[in-house]
Parts: sequence; C-alpha cells; structure tokens
Amino acid sequence: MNFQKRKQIILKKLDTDGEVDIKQIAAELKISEITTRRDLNQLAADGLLYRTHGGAMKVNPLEIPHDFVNKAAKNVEAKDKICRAAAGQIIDGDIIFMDCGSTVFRLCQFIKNKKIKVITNSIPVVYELQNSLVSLNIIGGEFDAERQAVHGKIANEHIARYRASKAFLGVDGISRNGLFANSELEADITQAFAANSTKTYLLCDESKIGKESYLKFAGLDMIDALITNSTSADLDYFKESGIEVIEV
Amino acid sequence: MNFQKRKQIILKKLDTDGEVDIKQIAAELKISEITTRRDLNQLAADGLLYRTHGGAMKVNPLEIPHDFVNKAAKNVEAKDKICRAAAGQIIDGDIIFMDCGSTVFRLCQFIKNKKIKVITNSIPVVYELQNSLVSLNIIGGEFDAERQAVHGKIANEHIARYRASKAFLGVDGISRNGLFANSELEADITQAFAANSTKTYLLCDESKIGKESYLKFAGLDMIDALITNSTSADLDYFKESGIEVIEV
DNA sequence: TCGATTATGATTATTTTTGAACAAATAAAA
DNA sequence: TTTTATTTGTTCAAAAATAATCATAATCGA
Repeated sequence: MNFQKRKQIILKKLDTDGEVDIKQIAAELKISEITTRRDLNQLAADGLLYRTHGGAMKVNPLEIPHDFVNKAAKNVEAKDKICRAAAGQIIDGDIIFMDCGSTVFRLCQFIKNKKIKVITNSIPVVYELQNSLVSLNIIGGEFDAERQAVHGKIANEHIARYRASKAFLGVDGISRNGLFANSELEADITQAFAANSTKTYLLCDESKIGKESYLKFAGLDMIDALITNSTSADLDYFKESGIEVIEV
Repeated sequence: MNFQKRKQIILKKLDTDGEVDIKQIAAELKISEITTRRDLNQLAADGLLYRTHGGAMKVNPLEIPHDFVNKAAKNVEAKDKICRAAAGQIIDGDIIFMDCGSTVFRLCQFIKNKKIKVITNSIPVVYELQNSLVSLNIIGGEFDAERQAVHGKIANEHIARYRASKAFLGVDGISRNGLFANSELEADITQAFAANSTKTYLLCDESKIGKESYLKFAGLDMIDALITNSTSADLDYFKESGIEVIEV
C-alpha cells in the first residue's frame, strides 16, 4: 500500500462521506496515524482537501448546478429533426455562427463532415467538432461555467470582427412579441451573432414557441428563418412577419 | 523472455489489476527485482504507467480529452513535481496565464481550489478547470486541432488586452542561447503571454533543458523563473543570467 | 570467430517512506 | 477561566525501495 494508492482511497472516501477521520483511516488502511496525517497534509498542500483537527473535509462541496448533457438530452428526437433540417441548409464553404444552446449543440453531429468554418462561444461545440473536418474559431472572453460558454463584452467585440454567412441560434422563447432570453449576457451574444451574419436561423423545439420569459431582447425581425417541430398557430403569424418557417 | 514480452505482460496485468507490485512481478516473470524496476521505469518514461514506490499504477484515472492524453502522460512524475512547485507560487487573487503545453496542463489539478482567474488558449485546460473554483477566461481566435488550442493574430490581440500577475508557460527547448519553439504560432503566443504578465514562469522537465529545436524565438531574458527537475549544468548559467531557478 | 553492444544480475550506497517518542499547540471540558 | 485530553510538529531511527556501480551473460554484425 503506497502513497498513491492511499491517496486514491482517501479522496474517494472523502467524496462519498464528505469528511474523514484520521483514526478511522489509519485503522482502515492499517497504517499509523502519523502516516495518515502526512498523507492528509500532502493532499491539503495540493488543494485536494481541507485539513481539520483530527481529519479532513471535502474542499469543494459545490455541485454543478446545470448539467448540459441532461439538457441536451431532453426532447432529443425533435431536436435532431430540427438539426437535420438545419444541416441541410449548410453548404461547403459556409462560415457559420453557432451559439451555446442545447438544441444548437446537437447540430454538431450533422456537420462533422462538412468543409465549413464554425465560429462559436460554446465549449461543448468545440469539443464535439475538434476532430472533424470543420475548422473552428473560438470566441474569447469570460467563461460562464453554468452555460459552458463564453459571454461578455470582449466576446461581443470578438464576434463583431467576423462575418458569417449563416447563424444558428437558440432562444429561451419566441412569441408574436419577439424573442426572449434568460439573461442579458445571452441576449447580447445572440444579437451580436445575428447582426454579423447574412442569414439568421432560429432553432426551436415546440416548447419554446409562444413562450415569453424574463427578458425580451429583440423583435421578430432579428431572425430570417425559423426551424421548428411545432405546429402552433403562431407559425402563420411568423410567416406573415416575413420569417421563413421550416417545419420538420 | 525479452523486454517486449515482459512489457506486454506488465501492461496487461496493470490494466486488469490497476496496480502492480515489483516483488510480485519479479517472482512471476522469474526476473530480478532490478530488472523489473528498469522495465517499469522505461514504461513510465513512455507514459504508459505511473511509477510508485514498490510498483506502478495505471496512468491517470482522470479523464483527459482525446489524444492529449498521450503527451500529457509522459514523464508524469517529474511534471507533477514541477507543477506542485508552480502551484505553490500561486496565491488567491492571482490572475494567471496558462499556455497549451502538456506540462502546464498538469498544473490544473493543483489549482482547482484556488480563488484565481486563469486566462488560457488551451481547451483541455478549460475542460479541466470548468467545474472548479477558478474563474476562466478563454482566448479567442482560430482553433488549432493538433494542439487543441487557440492561436493566431486574433488570439495575440486578445492576450494583449489583459494583464496577468503570473504566466506559466512551456517551450520546446531552452538552452544558453535562448528559448525554442516548434512553430511560429506557438512562439507568438508564448511571447504575448510573457509580455503581459508581471512574472513569467517557465515549466520544463529535464528533456527540454539544453534542447534547441526549430525556432529560436526569444532570449533568456523573456522569463523570470524556471521550474525544472533537471540537474543540468546549464542551470548555473541560467542563474547567472538572472533567472530564478526553482529545482524540484 | 571476434569484438562490441546490450541486457541482466549482484553489491553497495543513497534516498524515501514509515513509525515512535516527545514537546508544543489546539480544542474540549470542568 | 483553568485544566485535561487530543492533535500536531519535530526529531530520530529502522526498514524498504531505489540508484549507482560493476561484473557477467547474451546477442548481433562483420
């Protein structure tokens, strides 16, 4: 039983129990207390735990509040249909913006073999496309852990330097009154994408149509096309407003 | 029973058991302990396992994106020592640059619980730190799939907008003649990091000391400190040149 | 075949790890 | 508050593992 092995065991125990006791560990691993103490001290020096009198505590009780994977896994069938249609709009040579929405994320799988440039603020998108034919441009700036994406002033300025042929965006809601977002940062980024692309596509599953939440940040005229699986009556209104509606 | 054959057996055993013991292997393969040690050391140098006292463990149970793993797994012990020392230089409140080298990447595990800002062009670093206490800033620009990092003109401009208290960088080689890089893009980024940080640390395992390869891009005066496990005579020269040398 | 290189093993010195003893510091109890 | 028990840091010593050195055996190319 060497240090590396003990370290693993201690950290695992710490992860499940939240705290550990020196006597307890010493007995369990059949090592002396002083050795246990040395192990804990070393782990504490590496910032892997908090040292307490007689034991140690987990250093980082904060949990990830927002699970991108789970969100992306919701409504998969509808989203995939939407994304397949979106991918059909993309041709080799395109330069496209992709935002950090969970629907847009699922577009990745359909464009891996296209010879295009993707400009994005979403780290999952980068991860998904990094070993594909797609050439990537990452938007810089402050990273928002909850959305796993880059947001903020610098990000907006970064976007403003580029021009894309198409932008594929998500929103939190779209109604006859306009587009809605969950945060100002998201709204800013979405607007920047739309402003710098020739054609702006909105990807929305049915749950977003007619929904109004938190912040109205733009009118319907911001987008050029809407790809959705909804059959809502709102779609007719959107068409009348000049939006190209692609139903899947 | 030659080395290749033993290597296969050891790795297979390691894969099933997770760890191996020198005495045990020596007995099983009917070779001396010293030979066993030599085998394990050689495998460790290739990054195929993690050497411990009395045996070895499977390399890095923590998941690292894709092909990055191979490079990052080489010389793990030395790199970890270097990074532990590097982490010791960082205090809460620091704003630090981290580049896309494999050594610098291993610094992540030691800084997850520090309250600092990290500005980086390395996507693996972002991945590793995204659910930590560290607040992240991603450098924007064109993504280089091979290095899994952002490079180029826009990236350099992005860096120029920020000032960090410390920069932790890798190079491809350092000799009495200066610093060497594998590509112009890498060199540019490294220089930009150094130029915009108060104190510049170079993280180099022994294989980089005295090595001159491809492109000399800067003199020794670019860096303020060198953290290394090397014992090369060059270190004295570096010290005379005004570099703070931290030996681990 | 010879000589040279490489792999292996034995021996010894060095380093690392571990545990014990005891004084100092800290938390808990009276 | 003072007292008591526990925890911790320090120093030292023993044991284990390792590195270094040298000698021997195996392998290979000419």
